[in-house]
Amino acid sequence: MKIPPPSETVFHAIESTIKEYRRFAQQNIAEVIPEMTIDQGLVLLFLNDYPEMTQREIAELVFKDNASMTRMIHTMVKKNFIRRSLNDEDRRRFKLEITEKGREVLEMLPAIIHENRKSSLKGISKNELAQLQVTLDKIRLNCLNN
Amino acid sequence: MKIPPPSETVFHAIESTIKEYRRFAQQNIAEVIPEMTIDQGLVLLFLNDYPEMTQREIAELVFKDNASMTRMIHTMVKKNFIRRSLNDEDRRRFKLEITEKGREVLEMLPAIIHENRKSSLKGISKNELAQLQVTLDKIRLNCLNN
DNA sequence: GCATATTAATTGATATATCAAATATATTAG
DNA sequence: CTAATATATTTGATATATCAATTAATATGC
Repeated sequence: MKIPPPSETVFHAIESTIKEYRRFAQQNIAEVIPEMTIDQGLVLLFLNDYPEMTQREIAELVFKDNASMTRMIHTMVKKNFIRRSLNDEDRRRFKLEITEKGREVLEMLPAIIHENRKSSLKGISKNELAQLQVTLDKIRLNCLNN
Repeated sequence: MKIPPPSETVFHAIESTIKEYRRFAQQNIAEVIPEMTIDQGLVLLFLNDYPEMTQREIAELVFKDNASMTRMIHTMVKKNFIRRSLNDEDRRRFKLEITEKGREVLEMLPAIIHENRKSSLKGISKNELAQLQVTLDKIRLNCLNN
């Protein structure tokens, strides 16, 4: 059985698109905030909007798994974007607080992210985007149910 | 400026779809060939079809960067799927040969990959897939040119 | 109330990604 | 030919992904 090269499959298209977007977005963020990654940026934004979230809930929102989130939080604490303290109501959880430095970053992030999204979607109609979501969802569900 | 949560963006849809597909495909491969990853499988298939390829060329085909490819080749050698030897025509390059064990794996791979692709694209028309490719390509190009 | 189950987070092992710098070899311009 | 340039691969540093096992705390069934 002959397999078409990945370059001809939708999977390759999906993967290369998201990689290119991540590279592009990362570069634009790094220009302004050198030591911040896209994923860390998203986590920061969410912590700001939902300060009470547990690591698990944030992980789910930004589509990471728990183990990855634990490690991301560690590096974000090490870089002094956030602070972690015990949560007395439920001692399995932690309180995650944004530091002063984290707040400064938060001032700049939304504009960059907005611009990234906007310029990478240039020339694509609302309809087309909606259709994209629909098709991707079909694929995702096919994979989930197997 | 308020940023929509990633769960509402196409980027999230793209990323979660490819992640779900990878998880699904990996699981199906691991059932038959426990110590093989999807990416290693693709590399093996390509080496088989194009035995003369350099690491760089294979990297490009499977959409990896050189550094990642170097490391993938190392682990594939360690797992005894391929063998590496010097290339006398150009001593910067290496010759990559598939081992007996690699050949056995190659017997099984195409059927699994084919089935993975087929079942994850169930219920999606040719037209829809083509449209998906077109839209993704627009996004990818937007990112590339910035 | 205690045994059992569930939940939150962590850890270890392994694989991969990305950037930048380094190494080794080959090619080319003058 | 030789100096400069280009190419193939590697390496180091850092970040992330995934699975499985573990720890610690809380919730629940009986």
